[in-house]
Amino acid sequence: MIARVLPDVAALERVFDYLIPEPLRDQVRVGTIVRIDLHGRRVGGWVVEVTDAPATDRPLKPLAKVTGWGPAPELVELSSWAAWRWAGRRSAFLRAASPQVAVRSLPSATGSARALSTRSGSISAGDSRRISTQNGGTGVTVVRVPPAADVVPHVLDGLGDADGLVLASSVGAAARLARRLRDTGRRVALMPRDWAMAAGGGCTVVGARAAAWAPVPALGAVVVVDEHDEAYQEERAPTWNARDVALERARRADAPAVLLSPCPSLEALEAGELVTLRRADEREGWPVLEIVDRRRDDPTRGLYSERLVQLLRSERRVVCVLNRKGRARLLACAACGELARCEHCGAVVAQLEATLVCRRCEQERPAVCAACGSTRLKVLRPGVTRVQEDLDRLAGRPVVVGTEAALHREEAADAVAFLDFDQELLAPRYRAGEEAMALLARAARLVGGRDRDGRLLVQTRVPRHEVLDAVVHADPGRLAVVESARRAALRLPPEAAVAIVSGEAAERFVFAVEGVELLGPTDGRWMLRAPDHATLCHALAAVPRPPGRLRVEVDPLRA
DNA sequence: CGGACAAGCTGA
DNA sequence: CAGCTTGTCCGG
Repeated sequence: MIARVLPDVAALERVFDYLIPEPLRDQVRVGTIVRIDLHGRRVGGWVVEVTDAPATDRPLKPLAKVTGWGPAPELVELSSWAAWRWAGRRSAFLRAASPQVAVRSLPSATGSARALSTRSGSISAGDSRRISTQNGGTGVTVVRVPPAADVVPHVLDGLGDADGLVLASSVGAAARLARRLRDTGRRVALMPRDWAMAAGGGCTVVGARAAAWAPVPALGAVVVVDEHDEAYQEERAPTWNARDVALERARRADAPAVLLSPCPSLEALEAGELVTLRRADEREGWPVLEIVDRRRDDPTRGLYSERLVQLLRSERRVVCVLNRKGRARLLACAACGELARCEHCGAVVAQLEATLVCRRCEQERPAVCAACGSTRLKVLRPGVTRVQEDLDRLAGRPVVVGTEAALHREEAADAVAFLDFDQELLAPRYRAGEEAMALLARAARLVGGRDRDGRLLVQTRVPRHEVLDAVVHADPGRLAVVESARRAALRLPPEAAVAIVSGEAAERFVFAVEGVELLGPTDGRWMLRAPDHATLCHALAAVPRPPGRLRVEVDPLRA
């Protein structure tokens, strides 16, 4: 018998045949992780096929060693699909589907999740208004769960009695969710720690992005919590998305998939049938949004509206958010009025700590006016550090001020105030609206819903923006309608499938791709656009990789 | 990727 | 021409 092995060697997308030594025969199957002698060195790899017909006439070497269990055959197959879908290497996906340490044996499943599961936490059928008729069958359901509502009943509902895969948007969220699910009596494997347990079967498998590749022997359900979260997308190429991998797994296993989100992505709405809660229930799950219209405010008040200061002086625990790091993003000399710019390249400099740092070339210099030598610089655009000092003074007590990372760091608050929300609403990124919505949902989770008197405050000059309108009405559908039409008009995802190609070999590569639209280059990046993923991915796959650095981002978060 | 080997460059 | 760098090829 012969093992066809894909080596775990970057830039080597070929399989090689090896003899399976007799004593190893019962340990080697599709997915098994092995070590092989290749071209004078010993490397790891995956068995991707077991055959008796070698693909070469040359004498075969034997496998050097069996390392242990690897991805199940269906995940080996899925890795080929993912390599096509995100124009990447199979090994990148097989690595994600492999245990972090060698697994020599699998624990036997001590009863299935089914036997141990209880349905006590499940929501009753009447709680949600099903727009579609599907229930428990196969297919994709998108459930819009408001931010302050508990997702666990919806997760249990999505899992039913099956062994399922549950994805959460961060490692911490996955660990918390695993604990909650264990409390309901289910047997739960938390990835990546419990890889072997998951592979043994009979449990619910929970994890973050990489867990989309977790072993689930009898996959009966897939649930993705906070499906809109950009953390599900791998930033490095191949830029695969865990939600999309999970959906494809569900489709192949003929298992139902449930996507949960307070603000479903347009991609999710396209993939499945939307289910919403009763209007009153969804409304309860969003906090009150207070819009501070700054269009007529005195510009000298800067970021500090009367209403903000009033809120900070109240007894409420307020978290202020400003996505500008450091002390100042723009400064001018207090003596001569000259803008603080880089002596090297002329771009504006920011003040992160003591020194001035160029935002383009990262050159550093002391905080002194280059024109007149004055050390007095005034802040035209403050960053969080400076705002913190100002607000402490205005509030007469310490105030929590941070970038959006503060929303992940803080446990709870009575109110979240976005000091300059226009920066989010009007960001020059095609997903800015959805990202701003996700930010408000995140903040909403911190402060709770109307029942807890949670409050969001945004300072803006676009008070009628559809994102704000959607949150005011606790109806994310209002944004989806507008956003969907805009994407269609601009032919951006999910209306079209696009890929961004960059790197020294980009030009050679994009001109070899046929049958798709080519735009650019902008800043050395090209955009390839096609009506759908099938067209785009087939076109990309038809072109051999030229030598040199090449980065292909399919479904870029920033186009 | 990284080892093997060939071709090119340098200095005595 | 030894000793080194750089480039190209290829793996079972």
